Amino acid sequence: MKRNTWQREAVREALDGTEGFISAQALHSALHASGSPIGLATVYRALGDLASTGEADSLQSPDGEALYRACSTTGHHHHLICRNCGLTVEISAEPVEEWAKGVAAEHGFTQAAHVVDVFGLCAACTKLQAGA
Amino acid sequence: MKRNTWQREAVREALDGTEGFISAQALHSALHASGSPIGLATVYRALGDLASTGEADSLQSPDGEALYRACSTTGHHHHLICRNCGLTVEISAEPVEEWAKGVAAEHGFTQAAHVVDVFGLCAACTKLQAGA
DNA sequence: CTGGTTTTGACAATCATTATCAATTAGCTA
DNA sequence: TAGCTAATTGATAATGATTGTCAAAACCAG
Repeated sequence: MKRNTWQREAVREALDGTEGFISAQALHSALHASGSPIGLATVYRALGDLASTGEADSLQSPDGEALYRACSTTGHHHHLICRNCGLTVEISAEPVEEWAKGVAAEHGFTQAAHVVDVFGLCAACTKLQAGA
Repeated sequence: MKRNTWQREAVREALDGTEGFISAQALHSALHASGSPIGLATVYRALGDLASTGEADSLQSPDGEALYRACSTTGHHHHLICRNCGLTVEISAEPVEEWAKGVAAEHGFTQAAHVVDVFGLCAACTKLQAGA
């Protein structure tokens, strides 16, 4: 059976109150800083649960950390990243979601996850490079 | 000054000869398996260099490993990868190509490249897991 | 060939994450 | 409300990928 613990609630609320993505470590630090004695392992478990039930999204930062964010109703999206200055723009990718699901099913794959990121030069860096 | 060493060449060739993405660890194993006494740290350094000079692309797998692939301008396609047995299926992604181009343009990005790969469990592994 | 640097590679260190496992606790039931 | 039972917690150890260290080896110019 699945139980409701204050720890899980704390993690959920901390996520809700966070703008954008946050790492498990950072979330744990934030909780500690605000006086919660919650354990690190528990934060990881709670985040994992939230992610697996679809209440949170997760992605991998370029440094290899797992980042999480509260899942708004429309949730899942991807990123457009400037390869020069690192600027990141969030983009929705509904056509891709469906495509990924369809392709996976077509080949008998289940539990499909996908990695979709677009790299390019942002407007500012394009200008800079044109000048240089 | 930048020197040419057989180790760096070995890494570059191993990458070129690899279909799709491969982890640094796997590449090192492959090199060892084919008789090369190259060190692990050197493989990491070489991959990092290749990635920073644009000769290779890198991405984070869902498991948090860094994956690399030779940056081939020819024969663009994507992959459907079984996260259990490693089976890889090549897939075409025309809808995604257009989508990526459109999204990049929409945000003022130029020189858009994209990383699109789908991870899942292939039919065989799905069966195995269901049984276990 | 020789000198001055860069690069290598074995190994230690680091960092995020996961597993372990005894102690605690939520939620049901009477 | 008290008690029972299984899920959950959390301190810590373990894991696994990646990076730092530094003496020895290799590269390249002269």
